[in-house]
Amino acid sequence: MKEHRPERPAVHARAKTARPDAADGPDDAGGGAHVTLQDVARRAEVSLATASRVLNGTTQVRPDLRERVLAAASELAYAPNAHAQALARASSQAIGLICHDVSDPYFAAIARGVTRTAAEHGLLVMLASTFRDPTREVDYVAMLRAQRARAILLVGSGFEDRAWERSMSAELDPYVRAGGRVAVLSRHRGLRVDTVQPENREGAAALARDLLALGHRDFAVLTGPRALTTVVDRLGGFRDALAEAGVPLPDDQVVEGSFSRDGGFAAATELVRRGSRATCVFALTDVMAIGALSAFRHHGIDVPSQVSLAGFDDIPIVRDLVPSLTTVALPLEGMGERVMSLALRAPARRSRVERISGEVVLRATTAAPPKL
Amino acid sequence: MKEHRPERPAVHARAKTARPDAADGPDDAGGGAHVTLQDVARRAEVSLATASRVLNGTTQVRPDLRERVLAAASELAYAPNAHAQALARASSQAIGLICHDVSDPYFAAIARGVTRTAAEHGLLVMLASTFRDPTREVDYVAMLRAQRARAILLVGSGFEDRAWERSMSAELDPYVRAGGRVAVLSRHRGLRVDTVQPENREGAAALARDLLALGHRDFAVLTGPRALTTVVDRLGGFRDALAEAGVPLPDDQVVEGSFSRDGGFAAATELVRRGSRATCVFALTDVMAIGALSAFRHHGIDVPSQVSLAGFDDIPIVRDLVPSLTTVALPLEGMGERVMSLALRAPARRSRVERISGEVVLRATTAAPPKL
DNA sequence: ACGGTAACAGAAAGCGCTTTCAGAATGCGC
DNA sequence: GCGCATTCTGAAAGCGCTTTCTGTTACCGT
Repeated sequence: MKEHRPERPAVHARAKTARPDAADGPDDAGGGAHVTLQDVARRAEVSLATASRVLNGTTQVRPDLRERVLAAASELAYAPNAHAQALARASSQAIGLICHDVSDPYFAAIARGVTRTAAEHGLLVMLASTFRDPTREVDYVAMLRAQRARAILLVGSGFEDRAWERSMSAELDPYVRAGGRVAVLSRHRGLRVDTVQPENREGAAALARDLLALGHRDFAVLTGPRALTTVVDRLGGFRDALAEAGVPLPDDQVVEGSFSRDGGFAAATELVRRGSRATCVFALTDVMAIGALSAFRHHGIDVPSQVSLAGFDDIPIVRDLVPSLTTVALPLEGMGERVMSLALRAPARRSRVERISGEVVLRATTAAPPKL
Repeated sequence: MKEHRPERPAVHARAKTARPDAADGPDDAGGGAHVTLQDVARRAEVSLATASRVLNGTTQVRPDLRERVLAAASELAYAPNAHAQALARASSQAIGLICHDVSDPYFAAIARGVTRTAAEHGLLVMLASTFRDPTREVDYVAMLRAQRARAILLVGSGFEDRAWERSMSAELDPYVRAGGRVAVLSRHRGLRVDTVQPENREGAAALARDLLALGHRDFAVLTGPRALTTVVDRLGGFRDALAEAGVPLPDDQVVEGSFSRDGGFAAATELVRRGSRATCVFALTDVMAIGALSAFRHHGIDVPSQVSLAGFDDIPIVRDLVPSLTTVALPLEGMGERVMSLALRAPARRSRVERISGEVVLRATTAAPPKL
């Protein structure tokens, strides 16, 4: 007992001419196949080549034929097969973006810059989150290579690990050799590719100096995994600046956690447990700082009157925290644009490095140390 | 002179030499081309078909040939051309995710669920941010259709707009007819597709009841664009629940802004400017609530002692705010998983709807209204 | 030892598109 | 009115892969 529709809903319809083509083809079972250029050409009664030319505007085509092709295409709701195009043209419309976790505000902001810029160039972004698993990162590069992505963007800290570098290079090198473009954000040892590099050392050092200027002499640091270049750089810059002022950073005041809100919470809690006498805590990322802030509150420790807290990155939310977070500001979205642009630019003989400087923003989580 | 291979030069060689091949291939000019299956087959001295079979494990292949193919592939750092595969197999490895803005924590959390689930199925996610431009949304569907994405996920509120529905359907219908899978998150009028639908009405109503129970009688709402189904539902649910209790929601207590932190800030500021005497403000999304919280603080209005504030969504950050935000919790990441899974499931005759209920979480931004 | 069958390798036909390469039609000058 | 340059159009050759289909080879029972 099916519906007995008297007048068919004129598929796409300009006219009742409906679809002489689709109709006469008994194989149009609505089951599966996509409309092909062949179908369009047939319906417009022109050759495949002509149809292609019209749709791509490659060459002038006689106006009436042109019209017919356009009409046919729209009536059939034709959508070109990007795979066939990519194959024939030997180039695709997509780029790949690999980051640790899109839902982390740091990467989210960068991804925004990347996708916006990509969209401006008519490119589609294939997004991959590694969830901080180095193996997955390599796997994704392989997948993106298979997809013949125009460019592969590696966003996020690299690993200080020879084995990782090797397997990564094993994927990246053939890709680059075949004409693929690669750009990374953050320092990656051993990868000879274009890089957008935040000045982590300098930023952390500048922060240290400002914190010293506030009068602090007892510091603690909440770090991420030591294998990350970002950790090495930020921690190193901070420590060196302290050392320059003759202020030590004892090892037991450096607590390692994961680069996450919970990691920050845990690390700060550990610090409290150890009975640290630090008057100022530097969390290597804002996300960790958020966790730390929560942990301190949890333990009834007031920020900044009892302890000062600083982060790094200036993710959007931190200015709205109470108290608002002191941090080193990085133009995250802009960095996303830069890395995308870098990848799109003509390949250079030598790999380029674009340095992005951070700016210390003193907000409400830092103050002079409490008087003894 | 077939099998006359006295002793092949150990193609397979474990040799120390880094790239015995790249060196000997005189055509390997580093210029451009990718290694093809043809190259692999040639090097392994087998047919194209055999090479394909080995690499796909389609059929048993004599062990020695198998070995040779594998060795050749790895030596040449072969990466299959996904476009060619997609063309030949008539199916691709990618799905498309369209949302308003990846960097919005709401979408970021959902995207996380989607990408994680997709990864489990070996799928790549093509991400598109529309930046809230309905036109772009349609364009992206067209692009993803061209990419022959296995599924297209529309995440985010639909528009209550006939014209939009029509052009969207014009893209979606042929896609579905050709076998594409579509799933949406949030209510989309006029789109006959599988849906994951948060119970916005019910959630907002439940929130209203809890707020009434706290003693509030004067409410204000910070909304997003009225054309969004989410706005219609949340506002409607809230207003209805209020009406049921005999409490009115005057039109001048409903301020429209954009669904963003700044939109919330502006709307709240406007509310203050109007001299609203509301004791409780409902921001339709947490992101807006964050802006509102900031605006209130900015105007020296204490939350919750002077005014209570509630949001919706329970994005991860809001529990860490001070005061922590009362909201209606939605399992965001889970919703991402669900919508991905839904799209992967076999197509149904009728479009399915999965309802996700929200749960009111009373935190620190709400309290009894101030005594007069 | 022989026919019959199973197991496997290779040739070739596409998948849907772009893009030479010729050929057909048009315009022009003389 | 004829020849030639000038547009355009259509046939066909790929792009790199999968997958019949066909052909070998090897192995089984008797």
